[in-house]
Formats: sequence, structure tokens, C-alpha cells
Amino acid sequence: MLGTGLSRREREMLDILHRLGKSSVQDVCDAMETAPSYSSVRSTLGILVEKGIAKSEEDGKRYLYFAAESSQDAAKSAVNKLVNTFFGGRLEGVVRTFLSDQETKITDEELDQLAKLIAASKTGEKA
Amino acid sequence: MLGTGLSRREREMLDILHRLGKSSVQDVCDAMETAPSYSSVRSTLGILVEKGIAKSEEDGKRYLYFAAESSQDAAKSAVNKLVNTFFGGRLEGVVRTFLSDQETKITDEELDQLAKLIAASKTGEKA
DNA sequence: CAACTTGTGCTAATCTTTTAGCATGTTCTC
DNA sequence: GAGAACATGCTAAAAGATTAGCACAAGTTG
Repeated sequence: MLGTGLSRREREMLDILHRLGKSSVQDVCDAMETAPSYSSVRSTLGILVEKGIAKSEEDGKRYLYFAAESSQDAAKSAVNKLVNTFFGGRLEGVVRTFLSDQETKITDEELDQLAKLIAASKTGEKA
Repeated sequence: MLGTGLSRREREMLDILHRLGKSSVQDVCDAMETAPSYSSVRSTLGILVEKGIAKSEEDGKRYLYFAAESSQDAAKSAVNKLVNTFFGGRLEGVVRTFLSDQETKITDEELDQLAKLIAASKTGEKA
């Protein structure tokens, strides 16, 4: 490893842990499109734990794995990185991109909630 | 390489290309917090080009590098991935996360634009 | 013009990651 | 209780990424 970067498989598995929450090795295998052997997944998860990036806890006879960093914190960094990499730091680009791609998948309720959130942010309230 | 995944440095450099647009080797070096040697950057960029992920063009005596995939397309996948990994597919989470972290960095104008964008999407117009 | 800078092409060593194997233990089922 | 299913610990080879070095070319400058 170097710096803060994760390797390809490490990143892949960590993302899965974020998405799924506490997961068994098998869960992680199942979540991978082209999973290597159970053995390999196990050892990469082990490496994540060694590095402190993931944690494990016993669940009966087996282990469950989960991301060490809170999902909130990880999400925050991920959002910032995305916004800066592709949208010059402006949130609007993200929203525009999502809406133009997913217009059919977002409901009017969701849009209303979004509008509220933005309105609230404007007046300085917490949403 | 395997599948669609990039290695750590490859990812790092590709992100830089997305952020900066056409860049010289030196530009990429400068954009890295802990850059390896010029030589190393050069060779990793070369690998990206070999893989077809980046392209290069001559600029006088030197080369400029840039991401092969359009920024729009790459942004679209990145947004989708983020939304799915951390927010269960819901855009609102992204917006909430950004606003709660960056409340001071977004202007009222930007919020207005955002509101417009959302209103437009609701009525089915293009924004 | 000599020295310096900045770039390239090519090469190769080192380090990291990725993968899978084997031995073993537990539980469940028949 | 024999066998299958599923888990672990430990090990190690193979594949891949990362890094840097050297030789060389062209432009700049003192």
C-alpha cells in the first residue's frame, strides 16, 4: 500500500461493505460481479482489517466484516471527491447529471423533498 | 489489470486528467500530493494510454494526455456509483451530505439554480 | 559553445496485490 | 457416525503495479 490509496480489490470490497453493511465473506463474494475464490476474498478482507480500514466481529462460528469508517464520513469524502473531480466543486453538476440520466427513476415526492432540503439550506436552517 | 478496475496510481492519474483536462506529464506530477518520479508518472500515463483509458496527442515536442471517455460519461458513472454505494440510489442523500458539509461554500444563487433545476425536472422539462 | 532544462524511448528491478491451496474444525443431515 | 457444507488459519506462488535509471534529442541561456 501507499498513502491512503486502496488497491483495486480492496476498493471494490470496501465499497461493497459500505453498500451492504455487515457482511460475511460469502456475502462479499456474492456481491462481486467477477469474484475470485472464496479464499482470495477472505484474504483481501483480512488485509483491509489489518490496515484498519475494515473491522470484523464474530458471529457465531464465522466473521462479519464492515467498514471501519462511518458510512457518513466515507460518504462525505466520496461526495467531495466526486464534486471536485468532475464538477469543479459545484453540486449542481451532480444533480443535473443524475436527473438527466435517471429522470424516470426519481419520483415527484423525492423531488419535493429535495426542493425542501434546498429551501431549508437557503434560509440557513438545518434540514 | 482485471475487468474495469484501475490500479491506485492509474485511478489517481485518471482523476487528475478528468479534473484538469489535457495535461502534460509535468502537470500531472504537480497535481499529485505525493508524486513519484517524473519517469514513473510518465510510464503510468503510458499504461493508461495503452489500455485505451487515456489518450495522448503531440503538442510541439511533448505530449498532452487526457481521458479517453468523455467527462460527461465518466461523470455519469461516477455519480451512479456514488449514489448506489452510499445512498441506496437516492439523490437526496448526496445533496444532504454536501449541504451539511459545505453549507458555507454554496451561494444562494447556486441554491436557486438548483431549485430551478429540480422544479424543471418535476414538470418533465429539460433543465 | 557549454551547461542546463525539459522532454522522450526503452529497460528492468522491486514491491504489492491477487490468487489459490491445503489442513483443519464445526455443524447439519441422512 | 459418515459425508457434505461452510467456515477458519496459514502458506506461498504468480501476476501486476510502481518505481526509477540510462541514453539521447532539442531548445534556452549565460
